[in-house]
Amino acid sequence: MNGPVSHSRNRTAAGLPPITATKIIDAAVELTREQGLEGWSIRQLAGALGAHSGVVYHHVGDRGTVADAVVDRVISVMPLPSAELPWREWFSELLLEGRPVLRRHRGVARRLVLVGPTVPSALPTIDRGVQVLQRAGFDRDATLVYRYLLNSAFMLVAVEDDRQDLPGAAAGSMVELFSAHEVDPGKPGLAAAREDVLDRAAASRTPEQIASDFYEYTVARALDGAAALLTSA
Amino acid sequence: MNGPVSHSRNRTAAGLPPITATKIIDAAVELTREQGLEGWSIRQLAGALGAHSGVVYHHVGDRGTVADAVVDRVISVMPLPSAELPWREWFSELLLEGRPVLRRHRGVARRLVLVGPTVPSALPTIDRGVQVLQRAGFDRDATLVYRYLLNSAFMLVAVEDDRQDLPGAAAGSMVELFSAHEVDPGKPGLAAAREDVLDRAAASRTPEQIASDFYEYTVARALDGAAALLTSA
DNA sequence: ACCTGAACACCGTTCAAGT
DNA sequence: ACCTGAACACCGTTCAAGT
Repeated sequence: MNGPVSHSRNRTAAGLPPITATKIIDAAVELTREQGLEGWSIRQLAGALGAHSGVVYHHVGDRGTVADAVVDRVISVMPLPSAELPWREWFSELLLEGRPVLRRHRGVARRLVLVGPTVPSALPTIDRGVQVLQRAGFDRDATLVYRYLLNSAFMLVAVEDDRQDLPGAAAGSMVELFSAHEVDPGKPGLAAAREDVLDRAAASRTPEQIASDFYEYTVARALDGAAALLTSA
Repeated sequence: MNGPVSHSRNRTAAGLPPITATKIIDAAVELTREQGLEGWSIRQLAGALGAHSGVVYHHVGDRGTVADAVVDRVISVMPLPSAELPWREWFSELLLEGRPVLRRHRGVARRLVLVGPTVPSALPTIDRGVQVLQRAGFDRDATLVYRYLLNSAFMLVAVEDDRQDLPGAAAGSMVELFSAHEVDPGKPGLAAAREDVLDRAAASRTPEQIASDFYEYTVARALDGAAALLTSA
């Protein structure tokens, strides 16, 4: 939309403040808030700063490097629950409070799950979370369970993000799919799925509410799955 | 690489077989096998058939439509476990045998999770899977549990796919991250994570083996999480 | 109806040249 | 060192024109 506005060859000569890596990442976070991590281009990012795309490469690096920096920023504002909480409450709080932070920055959850503990801001959370599990008696399984719980929850956030940007209109299309034609009476499983979708629509729950319900359900089941390790041992 | 080779304005005039939607999707599946669902362009797809990109739009549609057709094809060759199996075995088989099929077509798992039961080939699996859960006593929760189990497993396959295409060299970089510098002795949780990564490297397990182990672990935990619903009721 | 060939509006990335 | 401006090799999508 808006390109560089100065016609000088030098920003300082035009009385403009210099561009820094910090300012570039600030702008990238803002664009991510508006359009998601995959929703902006290097050119748009530079344009938002009144500069050319080359300066992004000069100060930060390629698209992947900028994206990692955005992820690091977002993760740094994630809540870090108190170490005194029991393990189940600790992870409930992290996963339930963490979701809105991630959802406000679409695409960050996906990249977080992908690059994992490469993100420096994630290290304090990993440290405390693994400790909480060790203390709860997960012992040698603590790191594995940690990865399992965070993956299960945040992968789902990633899917929610992607679904939102999908052109197919998401959940609405599923209502159509099932309400369009009567389901084969010889297929009771499908019939149940159909009823389910239509019930939710009839209860006039918004797509966000439906997604939120399923997220909470998923977190609860994942915690149950981890808890089973303690009772069996 | 290779564009259309005919200089005639008409394929039949040049003695070439006509292009059909089926052939286009055949080629798209093959390209997906080689480079993943996001690894080819409409131009490459048309080029593989010796045609221009316009013909893809003419016979099938835009990129999303072609991708959906590829997903449908791949899902149609997924295993459908016997309806006689107990619910845990039924889902174990589906999720464990389904993984290699999806992994051979990188990117399909991600889109499958995204569009869900919009894929016609998935309907028989949904029907039987929900029935198996109903019979096992999940009752009204059957469809919810079905979604939970398939999501949990196939989202992880999607992450494995994406990680493979990542330029960052994936798991190798995590070994470096942790072996590079001693971890702060005041952070026992991180120390455990570090040991974990180094142990796996020392056991000379390949990235594929590590991924496979974690997948099986995730499936087992998800099944445990579902099983907890039965015992508590 | 089927297909070509060109065009439009974009991408990420690189790099010589200017200050 | 910082930044410009142009270039390279791509994208997805559309569409008039040909047969």
